Amino acid sequence: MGAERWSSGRQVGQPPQQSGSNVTMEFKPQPTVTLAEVAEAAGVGESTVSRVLRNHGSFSGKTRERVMAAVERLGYVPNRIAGTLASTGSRLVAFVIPSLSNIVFPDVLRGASAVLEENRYQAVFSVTDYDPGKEEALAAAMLAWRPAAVMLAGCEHTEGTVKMLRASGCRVVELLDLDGDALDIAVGFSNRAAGRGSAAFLLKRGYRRIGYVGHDLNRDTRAGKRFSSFCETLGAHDAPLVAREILPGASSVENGRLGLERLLARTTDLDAVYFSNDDMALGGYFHCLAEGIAIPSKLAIFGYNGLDIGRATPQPLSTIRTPRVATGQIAAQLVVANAPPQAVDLGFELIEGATA
Amino acid sequence: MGAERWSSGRQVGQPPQQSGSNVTMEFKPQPTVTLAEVAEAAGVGESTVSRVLRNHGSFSGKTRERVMAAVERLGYVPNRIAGTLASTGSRLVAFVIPSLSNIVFPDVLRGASAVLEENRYQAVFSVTDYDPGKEEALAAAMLAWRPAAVMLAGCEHTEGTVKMLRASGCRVVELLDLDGDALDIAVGFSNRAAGRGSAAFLLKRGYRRIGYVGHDLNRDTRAGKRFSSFCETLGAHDAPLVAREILPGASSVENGRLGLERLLARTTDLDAVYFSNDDMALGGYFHCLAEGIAIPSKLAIFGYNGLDIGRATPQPLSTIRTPRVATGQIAAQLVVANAPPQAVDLGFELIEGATA
DNA sequence: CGGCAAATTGGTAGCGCTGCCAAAAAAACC
DNA sequence: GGTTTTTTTGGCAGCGCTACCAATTTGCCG
Repeated sequence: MGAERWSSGRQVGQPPQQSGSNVTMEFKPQPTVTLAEVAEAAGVGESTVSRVLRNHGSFSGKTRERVMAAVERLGYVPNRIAGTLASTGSRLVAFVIPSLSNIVFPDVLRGASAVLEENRYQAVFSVTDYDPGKEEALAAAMLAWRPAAVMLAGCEHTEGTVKMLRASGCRVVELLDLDGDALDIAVGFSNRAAGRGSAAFLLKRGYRRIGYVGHDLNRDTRAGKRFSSFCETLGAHDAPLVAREILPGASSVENGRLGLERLLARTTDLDAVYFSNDDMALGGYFHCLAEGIAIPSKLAIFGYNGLDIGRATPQPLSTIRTPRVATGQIAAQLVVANAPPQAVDLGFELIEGATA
Repeated sequence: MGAERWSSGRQVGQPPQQSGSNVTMEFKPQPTVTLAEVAEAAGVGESTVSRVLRNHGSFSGKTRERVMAAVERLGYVPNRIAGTLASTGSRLVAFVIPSLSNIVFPDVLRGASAVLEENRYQAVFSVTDYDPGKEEALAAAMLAWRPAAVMLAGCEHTEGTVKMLRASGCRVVELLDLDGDALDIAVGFSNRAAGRGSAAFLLKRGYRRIGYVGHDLNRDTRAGKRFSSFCETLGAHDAPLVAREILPGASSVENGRLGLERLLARTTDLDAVYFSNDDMALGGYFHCLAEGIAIPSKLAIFGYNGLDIGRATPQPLSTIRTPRVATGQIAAQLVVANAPPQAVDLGFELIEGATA
């Protein structure tokens, strides 16, 4: 396996002139058209233009046409910055998420953004890298935009973050974790229940010597909750966890593969392994395929998340499917509707699959 | 394979009172602290507070302390809406992307957001679903926020979109496609070169009866460019494409599997298949594993994107690795630096792998 | 056609902040 | 000590829009 680098021939950092035939020189800040100019052009008052554009209040059909014609003619684009400042309440929704590599969060954003766009809200986001301190700083930065709502992952936050959010007066939505007290709205499911359910399933299937392969749990508290509940359930059924392998860094296929390899190297008689995530589990699955370890007869594999790819492998992955897109959708709907504080449990689904 | 639904026991849509012990009633719009109040509290003028907070202009150390103390005491959070309106140029960067399911875009966002956050810019996004009309509408909505830059995928846009962007006076960055004229800045690589490179590689390896499995190309114009250049190159070497299977809908593992199954059902003697994407290719790979089709001796598989998972499969996937995160990073850096118009070619890397 | 209610419209005061300018204070100099 | 510089400060006019209110027009009825 080798690698070869290609580039289409154009240079990096070439001078502007070479970059295409129709480069416009956009260094002069173009004179932006304002609402006042539209009003003047249409021969009506400013407030009339504002009313027509927002379709709010009353105006005659004739006026409407005149205004729209002027808007068209001048290429007017309303300035929402000014609009938001003048009115009360922005139509911004701020997402402060731990990561974009973990498919969970793009999925949540996807669900949310569809709903938000329909309702003419704007999504703003920033990425914390699972760092609570960074979460606090980024949340503060987001609040400066006076969003209608702030959406965060989980319900563990620094004191400062909580205080700030409480004081902000904007809606707060905590996503994907119901195991804790919610500040305002919470949408998701119980990670503890997911951990318990996974353990119960493996036990029901008759596995007794169970191991675990996971990624850095200090940062991903939700994975930590699943793991600890998983272990408790095993313990309660006299089949305590036999071994574990925790890898530094993020959840990934490569880490799953490596983790299982290491775990098996030092533990001989495991009959099942629980992974912190589906990508880790897939790594484990590939390891078994490559090493000729029969699944599930010789070793069972169980994941978490219910990625699509796990359904297309030769043996479908046994896992728990989480309602990621729905979490985003519901969260957005509640915000748009300005719903009262509440916790919404969307549950999860255990996929039996064929690997456990 | 079965499924079972779980929920942790809490109800959906339960009344607010039950949703936690420390629910705050946030229906009274809290009186927000303003800069004027901070000034009053600190016993200085408004502009002094503004200067201290932005660390801009000059002020004495003593004043600085007084202001910061007042800020702390009142819990002041600056209002960027007002700040942006008053000053020139926002620190917003707008992303108008086709999808969040296709990992490409979260990767680009990831690269960009890291750079933007360092420079105190805010990322705003919306999702077009590969619909040019929606792109136009969403781009218009974004321009209303007067962003410092708009980032779009590819260089094919409606006339209206182009006109609007040109007139907006804000920076425009076109991502992931260099095969066309750029409006302003373009960052990415040549999809045509990628298609050609893939074909050349397969030909060099000695494959002559080559097929294609792809997703809906009308929507994903970049995949379409790769495909047409791929075909041209094959044709130029007297080994024209033998068969193709195009599946409606998005690129996915399941579609890849299904597509290869169908292709093989009606074409007997293929020796290699090019897939529109790595996830499609992985689907094909899994199909072969499940059906006992030897790879690459009986059938070679070649993908596109260089997903991490393709490196952890029993046989690493032969594919082209694209600089997705770097595209986002560079794009953001150019915007932050207010660089002149240019096209930046980041190239791509051909991963030989073991499936072709 | 007068008279009153309803539908339209325009004027204007902010929204909270920044940028400019001039005033005041401090520092430097002869 | 009296200037001249330099640094630090406050005042205030907008940024572009919306919300409120008052003025105007229109519609409708007897």
